Amino acid sequence: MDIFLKTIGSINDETRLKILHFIDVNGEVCVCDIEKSFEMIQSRISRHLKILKDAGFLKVDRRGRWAYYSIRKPLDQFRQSILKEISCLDMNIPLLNKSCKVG
Amino acid sequence: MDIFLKTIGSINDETRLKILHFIDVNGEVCVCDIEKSFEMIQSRISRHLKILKDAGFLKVDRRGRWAYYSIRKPLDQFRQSILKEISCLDMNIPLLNKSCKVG
DNA sequence: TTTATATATCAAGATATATTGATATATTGT
DNA sequence: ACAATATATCAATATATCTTGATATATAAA
Repeated sequence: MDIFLKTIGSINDETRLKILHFIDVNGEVCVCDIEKSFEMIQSRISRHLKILKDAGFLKVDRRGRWAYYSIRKPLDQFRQSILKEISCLDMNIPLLNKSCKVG
Repeated sequence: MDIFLKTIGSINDETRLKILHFIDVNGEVCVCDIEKSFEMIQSRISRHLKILKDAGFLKVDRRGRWAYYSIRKPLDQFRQSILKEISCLDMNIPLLNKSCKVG
Protein backbone atom coordinates (compact mmCIF):
# COMPACT_ATOMS: atom_id res chain seq x y z
CA MET A 1 0.00 0.00 0.00
CA ASP A 2 2.80 2.43 0.89
CA ILE A 3 4.65 1.55 -2.32
CA PHE A 4 1.44 1.96 -4.30
CA LEU A 5 0.81 5.38 -2.76
CA LYS A 6 4.40 6.40 -3.42
CA THR A 7 4.01 5.34 -7.05
CA ILE A 8 0.72 7.19 -7.44
CA GLY A 9 1.93 10.23 -5.55
CA SER A 10 4.91 10.49 -7.87
CA ILE A 11 2.68 10.97 -10.91
CA ASN A 12 0.23 13.25 -9.13
CA ASP A 13 2.05 16.36 -10.29
CA GLU A 14 2.07 18.11 -13.65
CA THR A 15 5.80 18.86 -13.62
CA ARG A 16 6.69 15.24 -12.89
CA LEU A 17 4.34 13.95 -15.57
CA LYS A 18 6.11 16.15 -18.08
CA ILE A 19 9.58 15.16 -16.89
CA LEU A 20 8.64 11.48 -16.99
CA HIS A 21 7.23 11.76 -20.49
CA PHE A 22 10.23 13.84 -21.57
CA ILE A 23 12.59 11.06 -20.48
CA ASP A 24 10.34 8.43 -22.05
CA VAL A 25 10.54 10.28 -25.37
CA ASN A 26 14.17 11.38 -25.31
CA GLY A 27 15.80 8.47 -23.53
CA GLU A 28 18.69 8.97 -21.13
CA VAL A 29 19.23 12.60 -20.13
CA CYS A 30 21.21 14.35 -17.43
CA VAL A 31 19.77 16.71 -14.86
CA CYS A 32 21.01 19.84 -16.58
CA ASP A 33 19.48 18.76 -19.89
CA ILE A 34 16.13 18.76 -18.12
CA GLU A 35 16.93 21.95 -16.27
CA LYS A 36 17.75 23.77 -19.51
CA SER A 37 14.89 22.23 -21.49
CA PHE A 38 12.25 23.00 -18.90
CA GLU A 39 13.76 26.32 -17.81
CA MET A 40 13.33 25.38 -14.16
CA ILE A 41 15.82 25.76 -11.36
CA GLN A 42 18.07 22.84 -10.63
CA SER A 43 16.86 22.05 -7.12
CA ARG A 44 13.32 21.70 -8.39
CA ILE A 45 14.28 19.26 -11.17
CA SER A 46 16.53 17.29 -8.86
CA ARG A 47 13.81 16.88 -6.29
CA HIS A 48 11.25 15.68 -8.86
CA LEU A 49 13.73 13.20 -10.33
CA LYS A 50 14.36 11.75 -6.91
CA ILE A 51 10.63 11.27 -6.35
CA LEU A 52 10.22 9.53 -9.73
CA LYS A 53 13.25 7.36 -9.04
CA ASP A 54 12.07 6.40 -5.56
CA ALA A 55 8.70 5.54 -7.08
CA GLY A 56 10.33 3.02 -9.40
CA PHE A 57 9.93 4.83 -12.71
CA LEU A 58 13.50 6.00 -13.22
CA LYS A 59 17.01 4.77 -12.70
CA VAL A 60 20.08 6.93 -12.39
CA ASP A 61 23.55 6.28 -13.72
CA ARG A 62 26.36 8.51 -12.50
CA ARG A 63 29.18 9.09 -14.94
CA GLY A 64 31.76 11.76 -14.25
CA ARG A 65 30.08 14.79 -12.81
CA TRP A 66 26.76 13.92 -14.43
CA ALA A 67 23.76 11.97 -13.27
CA TYR A 68 21.95 10.36 -16.20
CA TYR A 69 18.32 9.49 -15.66
CA SER A 70 16.36 7.04 -17.79
CA ILE A 71 13.27 4.85 -17.59
CA ARG A 72 14.00 1.87 -15.39
CA LYS A 73 13.96 -1.41 -17.27
CA PRO A 74 12.39 -3.83 -17.02
CA LEU A 75 9.32 -1.98 -15.88
CA ASP A 76 6.45 -3.91 -14.30
CA GLN A 77 3.07 -4.13 -16.01
CA PHE A 78 1.38 -1.48 -13.86
CA ARG A 79 4.03 1.21 -14.35
CA GLN A 80 4.09 0.35 -18.05
CA SER A 81 0.36 0.94 -18.24
CA ILE A 82 0.85 4.30 -16.55
CA LEU A 83 3.59 5.33 -19.01
CA LYS A 84 1.36 4.25 -21.87
CA GLU A 85 -1.53 6.32 -20.53
CA ILE A 86 0.75 9.32 -20.09
CA SER A 87 2.02 8.98 -23.65
CA CYS A 88 -1.58 9.30 -24.86
CA LEU A 89 -2.10 12.61 -23.07
CA ASP A 90 -1.93 15.78 -25.08
CA MET A 91 1.02 17.06 -23.10
CA ASN A 92 3.22 19.99 -23.92
CA ILE A 93 6.86 19.04 -23.33
CA PRO A 94 9.84 21.17 -24.36
CA LEU A 95 12.41 20.21 -26.97
CA LEU A 96 15.59 18.61 -25.64
CA ASN A 97 18.14 21.34 -25.00
CA LYS A 98 21.57 19.78 -24.56
CA SER A 99 23.83 22.47 -23.18
CA CYS A 100 26.01 20.95 -20.53
CA LYS A 101 29.25 22.91 -20.55
CA VAL A 102 31.71 20.09 -21.27
CA GLY A 103 31.02 17.16 -23.60
CA MET B 1 -3.95 15.95 -18.62
CA ASP B 2 -6.43 17.48 -16.16
CA ILE B 3 -8.60 14.36 -16.32
CA PHE B 4 -5.53 12.17 -15.82
CA LEU B 5 -4.47 14.20 -12.78
CA LYS B 6 -7.99 14.06 -11.38
CA THR B 7 -7.99 10.29 -11.81
CA ILE B 8 -4.58 9.92 -10.19
CA GLY B 9 -5.37 12.40 -7.43
CA SER B 10 -8.46 10.43 -6.55
CA ILE B 11 -6.45 7.32 -5.71
CA ASN B 12 -3.67 9.22 -3.97
CA ASP B 13 -5.27 8.78 -0.58
CA GLU B 14 -5.37 5.79 1.74
CA THR B 15 -8.99 6.28 2.75
CA ARG B 16 -10.17 6.46 -0.85
CA LEU B 17 -8.17 3.39 -1.84
CA LYS B 18 -9.91 1.46 0.91
CA ILE B 19 -13.34 2.78 -0.01
CA LEU B 20 -12.77 1.98 -3.68
CA HIS B 21 -11.60 -1.54 -2.90
CA PHE B 22 -14.47 -1.98 -0.43
CA ILE B 23 -16.98 -1.17 -3.15
CA ASP B 24 -15.13 -3.36 -5.64
CA VAL B 25 -15.39 -6.27 -3.22
CA ASN B 26 -18.90 -5.70 -1.86
CA GLY B 27 -20.65 -4.30 -4.90
CA GLU B 28 -23.30 -1.60 -4.60
CA VAL B 29 -23.42 0.04 -1.18
CA CYS B 30 -25.01 3.15 0.23
CA VAL B 31 -23.15 5.96 1.97
CA CYS B 32 -24.23 4.93 5.45
CA ASP B 33 -23.04 1.34 4.85
CA ILE B 34 -19.58 2.76 4.26
CA GLU B 35 -19.94 5.21 7.13
CA LYS B 36 -20.83 2.43 9.56
CA SER B 37 -18.31 -0.05 8.18
CA PHE B 38 -15.39 2.38 8.26
CA GLU B 39 -16.51 4.16 11.44
CA MET B 40 -15.88 7.52 9.85
CA ILE B 41 -18.10 10.57 9.91
CA GLN B 42 -20.57 11.00 7.10
CA SER B 43 -19.17 14.19 5.60
CA ARG B 44 -15.78 12.57 5.19
CA ILE B 45 -17.18 9.51 3.38
CA SER B 46 -19.44 11.65 1.23
CA ARG B 47 -16.56 13.85 0.13
CA HIS B 48 -14.34 10.89 -0.79
CA LEU B 49 -17.15 9.26 -2.75
CA LYS B 50 -17.66 12.42 -4.74
CA ILE B 51 -13.96 12.56 -5.60
CA LEU B 52 -13.97 8.91 -6.74
CA LYS B 53 -17.14 9.49 -8.75
CA ASP B 54 -15.78 12.65 -10.40
CA ALA B 55 -12.61 10.71 -11.24
CA GLY B 56 -14.66 8.15 -13.19
CA PHE B 57 -14.36 5.18 -10.86
CA LEU B 58 -17.82 5.20 -9.33
CA LYS B 59 -21.39 5.81 -10.34
CA VAL B 60 -24.20 6.76 -8.03
CA ASP B 61 -27.80 5.65 -8.15
CA ARG B 62 -30.30 7.47 -5.96
CA ARG B 63 -33.26 5.42 -4.71
CA GLY B 64 -35.50 6.76 -2.02
CA ARG B 65 -33.42 8.57 0.57
CA TRP B 66 -30.33 6.53 -0.27
CA ALA B 67 -27.45 7.06 -2.63
CA TYR B 68 -26.03 3.76 -3.86
CA TYR B 69 -22.48 3.80 -5.10
CA SER B 70 -20.91 1.14 -7.28
CA ILE B 71 -18.03 0.68 -9.72
CA ARG B 72 -18.87 2.43 -12.96
CA LYS B 73 -19.29 0.03 -15.85
CA PRO B 74 -17.93 -0.27 -18.40
CA LEU B 75 -14.61 0.87 -17.03
CA ASP B 76 -11.82 1.85 -19.42
CA GLN B 77 -8.62 -0.18 -19.60
CA PHE B 78 -6.54 2.22 -17.52
CA ARG B 79 -8.94 2.45 -14.59
CA GLN B 80 -9.38 -1.32 -14.77
CA SER B 81 -5.62 -1.77 -14.44
CA ILE B 82 -5.68 0.51 -11.41
CA LEU B 83 -8.49 -1.48 -9.76
CA LYS B 84 -6.59 -4.68 -10.49
CA GLU B 85 -3.43 -3.28 -8.93
CA ILE B 86 -5.37 -2.13 -5.87
CA SER B 87 -6.94 -5.57 -5.48
CA CYS B 88 -3.43 -7.04 -5.23
CA LEU B 89 -2.48 -4.77 -2.35
CA ASP B 90 -2.48 -6.19 1.12
CA MET B 91 -5.14 -3.76 2.29
CA ASN B 92 -7.11 -3.88 5.46
CA ILE B 93 -10.76 -3.13 4.73
CA PRO B 94 -13.59 -3.52 7.23
CA LEU B 95 -16.43 -5.99 6.95
CA LEU B 96 -19.64 -4.68 5.40
CA ASN B 97 -21.86 -3.35 8.18
CA LYS B 98 -25.38 -2.87 6.84
CA SER B 99 -27.24 -0.87 9.43
CA CYS B 100 -29.36 1.67 7.65
CA LYS B 101 -32.36 2.27 9.86
CA VAL B 102 -35.15 1.28 7.46
CA GLY B 103 -34.99 -1.55 4.91
C1' DT C 1 -47.05 18.73 9.46
C1' DT C 2 -43.62 17.24 12.49
C1' DT C 3 -39.74 14.17 13.15
C1' DA C 4 -36.04 11.10 11.87
C1' DT C 5 -32.84 9.37 8.50
C1' DA C 6 -29.69 9.97 4.53
C1' DT C 7 -26.77 12.72 1.98
C1' DA C 8 -24.22 16.88 0.34
C1' DT C 9 -21.67 20.96 1.03
C1' DC C 10 -19.30 24.71 3.38
C1' DA C 11 -15.92 27.04 6.47
C1' DA C 12 -12.08 26.54 9.61
C1' DG C 13 -8.17 24.37 11.09
C1' DA C 14 -4.72 20.64 10.43
C1' DT C 15 -1.63 18.30 7.50
C1' DA C 16 0.99 17.36 3.32
C1' DT C 17 3.37 18.78 -0.78
C1' DA C 18 5.74 22.11 -4.00
C1' DT C 19 8.84 25.96 -4.91
C1' DT C 20 12.59 28.80 -4.03
C1' DG C 21 17.12 30.23 -2.53
C1' DA C 22 21.06 28.88 0.05
C1' DT C 23 24.41 25.66 0.96
C1' DA C 24 27.09 21.25 0.66
C1' DT C 25 29.53 17.71 -1.96
C1' DA C 26 31.74 15.73 -5.94
C1' DT C 27 34.19 15.88 -10.29
C1' DT C 28 37.00 17.88 -13.69
C1' DG C 29 40.06 21.30 -15.84
C1' DT C 30 43.68 24.83 -15.13
C1' DA D 1 45.34 23.96 -4.90
C1' DC D 2 41.82 26.68 -7.07
C1' DA D 3 37.85 27.58 -9.96
C1' DA D 4 33.92 26.01 -12.51
C1' DT D 5 30.27 22.76 -13.38
C1' DA D 6 26.85 19.28 -11.86
C1' DT D 7 23.98 17.54 -8.49
C1' DA D 8 21.69 16.89 -3.93
C1' DT D 9 19.61 18.52 0.14
C1' DC D 10 17.87 21.74 3.62
C1' DA D 11 14.99 25.50 5.58
C1' DA D 12 11.42 28.77 4.76
C1' DT D 13 7.46 29.91 2.48
C1' DA D 14 3.55 29.11 -0.56
C1' DT D 15 -0.02 26.14 -2.07
C1' DA D 16 -3.06 22.20 -2.03
C1' DT D 17 -5.58 18.62 0.29
C1' DC D 18 -7.84 16.32 4.29
C1' DT D 19 -10.69 16.25 8.45
C1' DT D 20 -14.08 17.96 11.35
C1' DG D 21 -18.27 20.13 12.80
C1' DA D 22 -22.10 22.83 11.33
C1' DT D 23 -25.66 23.45 8.26
C1' DA D 24 -28.81 22.62 4.25
C1' DT D 25 -31.78 19.66 1.48
C1' DA D 26 -34.48 15.63 0.46
C1' DT D 27 -37.23 11.59 1.50
C1' DA D 28 -40.14 8.92 4.22
C1' DA D 29 -42.53 7.62 8.47
C1' DA D 30 -45.59 8.93 12.26
